Amino acid sequence: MKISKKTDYALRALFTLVQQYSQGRPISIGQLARRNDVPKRFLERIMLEMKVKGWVTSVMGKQGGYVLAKSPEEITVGQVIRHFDGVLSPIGCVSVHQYERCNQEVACRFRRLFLEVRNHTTGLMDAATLARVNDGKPVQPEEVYSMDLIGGAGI
Amino acid sequence: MKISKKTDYALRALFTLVQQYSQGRPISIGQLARRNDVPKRFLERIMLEMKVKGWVTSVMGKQGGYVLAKSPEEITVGQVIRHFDGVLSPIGCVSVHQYERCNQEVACRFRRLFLEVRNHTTGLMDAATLARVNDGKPVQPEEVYSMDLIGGAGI
DNA sequence: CTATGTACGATTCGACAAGTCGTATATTAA
DNA sequence: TTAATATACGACTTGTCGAATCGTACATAG
Ligand code: SF4
Ligand code: SF4
Repeated sequence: MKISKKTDYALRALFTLVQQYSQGRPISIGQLARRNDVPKRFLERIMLEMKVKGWVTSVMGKQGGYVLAKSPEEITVGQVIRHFDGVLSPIGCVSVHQYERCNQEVACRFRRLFLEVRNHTTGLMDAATLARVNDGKPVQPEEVYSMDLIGGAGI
Repeated sequence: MKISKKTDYALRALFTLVQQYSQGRPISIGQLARRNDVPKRFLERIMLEMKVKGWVTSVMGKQGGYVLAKSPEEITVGQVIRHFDGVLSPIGCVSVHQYERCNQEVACRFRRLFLEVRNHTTGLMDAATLARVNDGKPVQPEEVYSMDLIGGAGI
């Protein structure tokens, strides 16, 4: 499951809105774009999609902008990824929403591996509400490399 | 991390070779293609890449074909995916082999989520030798849906 | 010496990610 | 009232990549 820029940008904007949530004042597209390093016109598209989804609302006119439409506990990262990137499964034969049949299924040995990945990933993503994730700490540089010294393989 | 057809085809062929490994006789491209439902000319390309990688060897001439070049314990699914699809990370900022810097890293809240996915995925994939995976059972139809009844979200 | 195989560069074809543009419309401060 | 500041939204561009196909050269067992 590859995360597209679009999804990444959407999440950046959402978390900015979460952090502004208590304050109640809307943030303009311009501000969102600048603070998160996203092309403004592109972000416009993205916010529009999220508005249709009911995650944000917009306030028009001067002093207008965007506000989170739901409480941060009600939106999960999984929902966002699923909307923009379509699917969390690494391959069609273990997907529910976009299942693709494969005639090798009955004999396939490695399908189980993908199923395990999918189960773990969805578990994590669907438990990740904006509220919970926002309370976590940013990743420290060393953490990125931690696994690789063990496996020797990397990434 | 999306699994491409190419990777999937490569794995199908490899596991066929694993199952033939004890026998020592080569299998022709034609047979591999038919048994695994892969376009023949396309598989040709793929086998060639795997030969360069040292995973398989080819025997030319009549009665020729392909044989596994290493023992099934020495090849992991992780290696195969990494070769054909480049990367196991869901996003560049948590990748080691193809790290892409992002200027939001120091403040980013959801990066940790992707790091966790990456860690679990690589752990699984790098522990999955062809031998070990080949000894597992195929997935039963119900298993695909198991998670979704809990999370309510699917995939 | 030919049937049956692999070797390999070149090429096609379509889909999709990422981003841009132009213009219409809404709201409010001055 | 109107200028300034917003969002709304369809159309368009551009590049990359997955997936696959072709043509032809070469190897060797029988
Ligand atoms: S070969 Fe196995 S993993 Fe690949 S699509 Fe078919 S069932 Fe799924
Ligand atoms: S915004 Fe966060 S998750 Fe996205 S690329 Fe930057 S650091 Fe990684």
